[in-house]
Amino acid sequence: MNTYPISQTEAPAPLKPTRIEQAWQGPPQCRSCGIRHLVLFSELRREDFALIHDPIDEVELGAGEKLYQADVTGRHVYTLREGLVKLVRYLPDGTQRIVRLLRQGDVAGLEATLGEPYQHHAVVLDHAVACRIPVSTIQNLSAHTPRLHSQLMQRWQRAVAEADTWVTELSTGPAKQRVAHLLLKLAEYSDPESLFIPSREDVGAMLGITTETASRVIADLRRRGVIERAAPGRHRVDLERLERLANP
Amino acid sequence: MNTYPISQTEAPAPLKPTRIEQAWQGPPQCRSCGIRHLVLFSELRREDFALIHDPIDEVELGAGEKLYQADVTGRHVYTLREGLVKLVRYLPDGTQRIVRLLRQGDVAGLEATLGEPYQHHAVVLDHAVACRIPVSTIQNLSAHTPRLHSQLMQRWQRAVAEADTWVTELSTGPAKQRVAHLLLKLAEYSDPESLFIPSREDVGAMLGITTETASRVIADLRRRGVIERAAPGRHRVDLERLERLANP
DNA sequence: CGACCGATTGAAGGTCGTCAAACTACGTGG
DNA sequence: CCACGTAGTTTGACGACCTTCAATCGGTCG
Repeated sequence: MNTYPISQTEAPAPLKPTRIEQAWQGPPQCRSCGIRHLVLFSELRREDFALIHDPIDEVELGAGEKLYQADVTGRHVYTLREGLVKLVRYLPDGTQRIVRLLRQGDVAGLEATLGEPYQHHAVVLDHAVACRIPVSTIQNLSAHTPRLHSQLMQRWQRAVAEADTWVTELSTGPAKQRVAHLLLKLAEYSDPESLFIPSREDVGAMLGITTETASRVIADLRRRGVIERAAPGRHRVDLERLERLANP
Repeated sequence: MNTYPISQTEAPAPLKPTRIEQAWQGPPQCRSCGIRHLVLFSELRREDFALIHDPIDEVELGAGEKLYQADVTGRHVYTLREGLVKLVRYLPDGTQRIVRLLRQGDVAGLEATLGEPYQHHAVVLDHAVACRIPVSTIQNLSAHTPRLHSQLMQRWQRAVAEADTWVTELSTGPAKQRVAHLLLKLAEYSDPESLFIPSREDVGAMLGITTETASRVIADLRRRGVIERAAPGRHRVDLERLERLANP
């Protein structure tokens, strides 16, 4: 059973394991962001950045650490620069269900901009780097420039679309198909030659199956040569065969 | 197998079975809407309504009829005034999966405001009445008044939240629990004394189980007295016992 | 080296899907 | 008015799949 330490309500300002702390602060760095085309601020113009007053920090987290915690009203939104983050909900019986994954360019905790409490626990799966943007900054920009609106809407739309495929592809059909779909999705997220496959427990929580079933299916895929170990925690996958398994 | 007639790309302007056609047209009617507090325009002020130029029509649909169809780029958003609508996706094998339900006050087809094609088929389950709002109206209002923004964001957030509970409650655990959760959700939507329970096929498509399993579980609930027929298509449900079944 | 954690595997039982048949409700047409 | 047809629901039988409980294996870290 997963028992990630629930310590703070939200990722603290000086984040415990933050290796790069406040490497960025404010406008100028955002404009030269390496993944600008992917992030929330992609459409902003030079003059818009002058509206950013509160600090935007970069935080770096290892596997198992939290970006934020469910049910607390946070004041930050997170843009993922690298890594993989799971959004988790706990069921009344104490088990967890993973509701979505976030990857590079995705935004976590958008609900904070509406004053809503976070709807999930955001836990790092694979080593992650994120920008922590104050909600005040979003609201400030949103009030003074229309260019953020469409980006925000598109983020919401993307979240809904992801949630929908989670239902149709990862929560439907027999376990083998679900695993195949999941691996294909993970392959989109990263390199199919060096794929990160989460723990069997997490795989189970994503697919609504038990850890053992997840293990059995994955072990079977390895025996059949559909996936093979490349490095510790990294795998090579045969996309074509996975496609056939996913959509028979 | 469901084979709803796929005729048009979007609900046609003079909708085939529209009983009340253009009962409303434009600003004045919206302001006196009976469910104003629930709808997208709830925050608008007197002067904002002057910005509505294109007609807002009221459409009335019977069970099985479509609001719109997936994969087409439509020019309308729909606000549900009455009834129940399912959002459907077809799987590669031809079966369908119901991804969400919409009820009074919910908005369907929001993705159209972003120029995106509709992501689902929106099919009426229970007799429905909806307002068809042109995307141009939304964009017009959105460009000239900030009061629509927060409403739009909240709609998106609500859609994500619904999608997430769909995963955690309706796509997780054994069939009995899923059915119990679904009935509780339907009871929120309408009156627990006179509950509409969709066809077994639809129940199956919502829960990711077969029609037969859905039938067996529901028939069993009736035998045990947890639900009972009140009128044709209407049922009374024992909420407390359902709660216990849903969260054992 | 030994403890520990995650992954794997086994065995048994329960749940669910599949295929098929019977039953019910309802509307149609004789 | 009743016979009949149709579509949806229910039920049965059987097998496949999945969960549960438990044991084993493999690697990592003190």
